[in-house]
Amino acid sequence: MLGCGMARTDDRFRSAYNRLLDICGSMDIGGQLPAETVLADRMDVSRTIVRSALQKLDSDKLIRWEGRNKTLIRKPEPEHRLEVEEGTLSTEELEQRFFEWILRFDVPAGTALNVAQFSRQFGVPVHNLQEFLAGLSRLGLVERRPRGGWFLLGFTSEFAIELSDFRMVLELNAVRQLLTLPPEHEIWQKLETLKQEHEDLKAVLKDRYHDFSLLDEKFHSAINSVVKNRFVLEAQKLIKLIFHYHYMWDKRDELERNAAAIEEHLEWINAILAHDVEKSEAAALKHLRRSKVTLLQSLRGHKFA
Amino acid sequence: MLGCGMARTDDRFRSAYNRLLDICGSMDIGGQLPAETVLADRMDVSRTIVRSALQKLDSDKLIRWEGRNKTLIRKPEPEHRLEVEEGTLSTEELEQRFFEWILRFDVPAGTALNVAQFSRQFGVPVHNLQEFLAGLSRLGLVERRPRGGWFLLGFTSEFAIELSDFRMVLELNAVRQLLTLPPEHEIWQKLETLKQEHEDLKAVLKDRYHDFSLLDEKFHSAINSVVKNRFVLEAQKLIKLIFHYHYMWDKRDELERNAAAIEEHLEWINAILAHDVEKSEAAALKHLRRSKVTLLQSLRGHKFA
DNA sequence: ATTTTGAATTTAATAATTAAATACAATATG
DNA sequence: CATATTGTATTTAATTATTAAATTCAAAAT
Repeated sequence: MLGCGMARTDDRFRSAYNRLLDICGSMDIGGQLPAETVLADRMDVSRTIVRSALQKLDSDKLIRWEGRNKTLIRKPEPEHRLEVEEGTLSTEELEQRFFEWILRFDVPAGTALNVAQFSRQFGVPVHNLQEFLAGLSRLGLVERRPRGGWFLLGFTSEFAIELSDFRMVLELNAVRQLLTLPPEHEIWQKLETLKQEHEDLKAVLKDRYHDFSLLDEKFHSAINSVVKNRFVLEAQKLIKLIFHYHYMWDKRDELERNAAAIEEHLEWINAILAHDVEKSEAAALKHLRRSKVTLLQSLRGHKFA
Repeated sequence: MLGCGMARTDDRFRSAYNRLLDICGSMDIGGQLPAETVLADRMDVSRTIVRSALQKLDSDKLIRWEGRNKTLIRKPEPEHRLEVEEGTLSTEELEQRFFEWILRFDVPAGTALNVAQFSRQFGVPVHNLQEFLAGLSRLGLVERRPRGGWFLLGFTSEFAIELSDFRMVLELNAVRQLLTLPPEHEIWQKLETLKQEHEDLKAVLKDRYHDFSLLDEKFHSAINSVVKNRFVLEAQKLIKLIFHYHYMWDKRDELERNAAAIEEHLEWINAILAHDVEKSEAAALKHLRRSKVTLLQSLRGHKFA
């Protein structure tokens, strides 16, 4: 253990060792530690780790370990604790950092992605990045080059158009399903609340137009929540991501855009609450079409900024 | 080069070397090989590889290499050629093998997937498998375990139901789009041909009912082909895969099932050709709903076989 | 008979290594 | 001298080797 080039972090060992110190701390000198299996169970690690930790406790003269006797001979002090590395970025965080990078620097489609550089920049093992990019390739955002490496595909106008069209298909389907739901379904109450929230924000929009982004997400999530389907959900995660990030970086005409969107949302909500299928679909289409145009404009804006 | 533990195959070098032998073969003794850059360009490899290959030609006494003089001193013989390893499985082949394995052995949801074992079984580097599984995780078919490893999620009844529902959303959308297309669009001719093919097969179904599988795929592909959208296409790839494999392994009542399907297809095609929106959607729904039931039955059949 | 331990094996993550690509300076050629 | 070509060094990416950790199984102790 602790060779010069450690092929794998011993993080799990270190945190287990510290937890074992805690256990020792709550015991009296001369007391016996429980069996290896019991410790392994209690700390949710393998016996291998328990045994390594016990070995270290023994060689550090905190316990005397002979066969199945593990006698505490000294109370652990704070300096006995091992430093535990802070965890690496989660997939969600990595996703955030990646999209932020793309949009902040207007990375154009076709750009080669340097895994080693990302690894340094984000402090993420190359391995995790490969995995992350492989996932994105299924979504058509990146592609593998014939001989190693990756390159960015997405964020062209075509991508935005197709994503928006896909969004339309999914949300119109959600609207159709929604309108067949019985009056006792929670969605109706949700929509009443959302209507009120839209009207409240509309009244103070000039001062608080930044707040619309959150409300927008809440509204679309509510509409989509009636469809219980893992494929739809997965697709919506991507849609939310792209639209969210683009709005975050495109601040032109934000007040006007949000004012128009609120009106469209209200028209849509009212049509649904009136159980008017035709009007609901029309209102949905109107809003989604304008959303598509906005996304396209934000892309062009970025490109020629 | 050629150390005992080669960290990477020198496949590229070997095939480049062989191509260089071909070039030498078409030259006369005493002739000069072109510049390194020219060779690199012509063989589509880096100069590094060209230089390694030249070095080997020199040490094998086929050329004399001094500075920029590369003189052919002996014609290459067949025994000079290097053996080139056959390439590894492509992503598509890997996908096929993976799904075949799942369905052939009825691998239940929740099963832990052993990357090392797949690597041996399929003859694919672990690396590629990780990448492949990372892609599937975006589709919700597998999931990463908290501490390393993967496990299978899909192929439960819920999965089949949600996939079928998703399919309905996409194909109904395709039908709606199809019906707005102008008469000169190629789809109308395609549908006429498909109608004839269905009727031809129907006439000889008792003897050739196995052929329906192909026709089924052709028909659904045609319908979906009118939607030009990368997200829809990606989703359809998965749908096709799952339905295809299930039909391949479920042979019960194949004749009856296919007979019914042909009738449903014909009803659907006729409704579309008559430009009847209502009837087209109804026929599509009827067929897709029965397809869903069949998929669910085939799952149960597998489970209790 | 059951629990616990010791040792060996297997699995999975990652550091080290190698093939290949690229960049750049040095040299030769017209 | 300008251009083309080569030699060397660096960077990148794929794969092996190594290590941490989990698991397995038989032996020993209670």
